[in-house]
Amino acid sequence: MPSPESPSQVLVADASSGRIPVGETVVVKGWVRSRRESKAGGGLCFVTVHDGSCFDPIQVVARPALANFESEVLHLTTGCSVVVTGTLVESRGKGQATEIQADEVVVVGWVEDPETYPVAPKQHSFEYLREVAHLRPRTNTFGAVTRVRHTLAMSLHRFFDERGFWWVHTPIITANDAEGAGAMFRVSTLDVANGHVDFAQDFFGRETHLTVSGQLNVEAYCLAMSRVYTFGPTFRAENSNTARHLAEFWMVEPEIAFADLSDNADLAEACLKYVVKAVLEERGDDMAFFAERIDAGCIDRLEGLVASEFERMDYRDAVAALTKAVDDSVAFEFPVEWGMDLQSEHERYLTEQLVGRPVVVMNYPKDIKAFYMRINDDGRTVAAMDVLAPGIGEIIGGSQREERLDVLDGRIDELGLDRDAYWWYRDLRRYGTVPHAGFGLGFERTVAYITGMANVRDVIPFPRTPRNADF
RNA sequence: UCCGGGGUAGCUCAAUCGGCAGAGCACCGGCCUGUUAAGCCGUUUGUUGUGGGUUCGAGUCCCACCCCCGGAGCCA
Repeated sequence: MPSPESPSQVLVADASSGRIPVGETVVVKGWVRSRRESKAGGGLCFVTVHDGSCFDPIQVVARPALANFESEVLHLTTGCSVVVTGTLVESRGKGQATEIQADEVVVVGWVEDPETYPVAPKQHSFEYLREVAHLRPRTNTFGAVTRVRHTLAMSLHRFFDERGFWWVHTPIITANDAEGAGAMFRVSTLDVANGHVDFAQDFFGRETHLTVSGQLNVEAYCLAMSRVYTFGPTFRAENSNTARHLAEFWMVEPEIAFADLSDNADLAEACLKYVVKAVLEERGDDMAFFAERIDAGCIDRLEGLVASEFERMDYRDAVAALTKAVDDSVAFEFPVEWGMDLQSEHERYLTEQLVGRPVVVMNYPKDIKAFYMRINDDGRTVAAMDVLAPGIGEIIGGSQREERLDVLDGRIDELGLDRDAYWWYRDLRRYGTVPHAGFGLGFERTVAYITGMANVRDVIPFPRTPRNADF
């Protein structure tokens, strides 16, 4: 697509996709991925250039007639930035349909010391690449992850937009002091060097933290706008060191009015299927790479998810199935009994062994769930649900919310929470309350699930984890 | 935080019983070739995570600490 700055500039994606006709003069701007030489036909040099627009780089063919062939082109190394002007032609070699016969190669930026350039054209471990997070987007894998992540985000917005949802920007800084979703990061402008802290003197005149969920706030908008969702960063100060946890991550939280748990599960299933389908359709080149190099079964798994019905399973039945598994001598580390929370091993068994596709487990014991979840008629379970996916475990957690003020107050008291702290949340039950429900979808977990990447630290640009906030 | 594994060249790793610290890749040079994870030959590359201890001698054994990875917990 021509830009005003440079009339013939094209993206690599356009040049290699057939959108630009062969014979056109084009300008490509990007970074060198590799260079190869051949002495054939008087000598020539193949330079592959990527600009992030698609998975495959484009091959530039440079000939000795170029003014800077000896002095510069032959010295290009991985990572150099270049502007190439030339003719788009059908490739004479295998491996690509089209390539650029270069009329001019301008080197914009050299790699200062090729020997120590951190991203060599070879396989690196993901652990190592985390140490060079500013350069890892130049690799195949992280370019692909970045594009899939983008497509997933865009398709989520599209899914909700098409269904009449409003995107609500809930606050990052919160004074909700007991959201019940884990340890929080404090936000303060006070100098705490002397130990004693008087929050009345702090910036907001009270103790504040980074949000652990936009749910409570978005409920207020739900009870006015009917269908709403949040999509933004979330912060947890837990000392979690796993492939599934980040201190800063992104979460999608839809909330629907006049809806129950079943509506909620329907929404979750439709949402996951929609976005997975979108990635399969729009990022075929990147998904082919993930299937080839990262996770051979990822495309089959996704196509299966789109085609199949999610299994709905009551918590009671999940426990029964697990008990039966124990009887059939499946070995679990943790005992199975009604009232327990499902352990990772139990979730994996249900979704991977028993069912082989995503499972929605519903109606958990109230004692292991949050205060805002709606008490069922049996008085001992709540209308909560978890969506479990093979390979990643819990990918969605949600519930119908308690809309009855007296019942909500009872739960707040029962758990030793302070009613006054939830004054505005309780107001929503005093003024035109309605049944409503919602869920949280972990964005990074979803990207990991789709791509087959094993660690959420490798599907977010600059991961924040305990002892790591570099970059 | 708990359990387990690990930290050696720019990267990926090896190093026997405690006995001269090595290979592949990358980089650089040469040869070959419409090449494409190219191939062949050659050069260069070290505070063995940090601090202490044992020993004639420590990458290797002992102690402490730091960091990383995997699993668990917490959860999305």
